[in-house]
Amino acid sequence: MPEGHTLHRLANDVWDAFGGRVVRASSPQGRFVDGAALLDGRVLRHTEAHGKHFLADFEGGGWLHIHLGLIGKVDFGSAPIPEPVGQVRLRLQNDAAYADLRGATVCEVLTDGEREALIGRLGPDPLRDDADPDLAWKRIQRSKLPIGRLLMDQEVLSGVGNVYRAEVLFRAKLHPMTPGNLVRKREWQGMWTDLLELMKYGVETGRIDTVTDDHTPEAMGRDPRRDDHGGEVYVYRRHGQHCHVCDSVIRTELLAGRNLFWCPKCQRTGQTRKPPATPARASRASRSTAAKKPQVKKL
DNA sequence: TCAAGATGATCAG
DNA sequence: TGATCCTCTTGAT
Repeated sequence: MPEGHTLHRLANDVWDAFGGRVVRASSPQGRFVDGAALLDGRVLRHTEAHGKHFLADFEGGGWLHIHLGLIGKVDFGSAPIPEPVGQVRLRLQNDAAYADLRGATVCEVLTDGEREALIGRLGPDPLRDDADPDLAWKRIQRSKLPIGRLLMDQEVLSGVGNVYRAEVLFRAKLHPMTPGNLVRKREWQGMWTDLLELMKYGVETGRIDTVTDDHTPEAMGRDPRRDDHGGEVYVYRRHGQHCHVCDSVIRTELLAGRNLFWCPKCQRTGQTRKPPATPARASRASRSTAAKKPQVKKL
């Protein structure tokens, strides 16, 4: 289930299984036959992720580009290689391993120029060393759209999906409907740093855990969460349940066609905020937010 | 057995 | 903003 960390993990896993060697490519489902033929029998030179996009360079064949969309998935396995089951769009394999792609929104082969154009459209990805958070800040600062929407816009920021959006806003104590131009720079810098930490943890573990040590199931004596993303969170898909911090009931609403979740007490409402009148006022406000910023749960 | 829903994105209106 | 595509899982019937 894909947010940016999933794609960075995918880039690592594909490289570990197939990197530097000849790869066999096929499309058992039949919808990527021509593309698979371009890649088949070539050496995998490089893999990378930019936001939610996976790219793999096949020597002389071009760039394999995958976007998993909402439901796309890659399953890995080792020899003996079984027959494909279900709608396998693309199978990569060698003698020792295979990877099956299902349900992706995009599976195509790009030229160098097309890859450059794709990357050029994306906002900075917190998981990439070359990312510049100021590029995202410039767009947020100029926009009156809700911050909850801007964080999901891949041209503003790439790799953040619905879970990280909901959780990073909770941890920043910022209401998702706050207009971008009312977000303070220190708040944005705090969210970027937080995303970096949360998403790196996601790449390492494959889980999205956002609660601090004080709010783990063990610390609170509650049942651990059981669902498909597997992590412990504050607000994502917890509507109707009580906030781990203040006990208010978590709310949900559709924003731009996606489910938004927030705590009405912990996260300040956007409508009541005003732009900082003086630098001193902004500075006081950001000091108090920074001091309360929770840490990533250490396992 | 079937419908709904899901961590996404695009396109038409 | 709503419709659409992609596939699989879950829960209701």
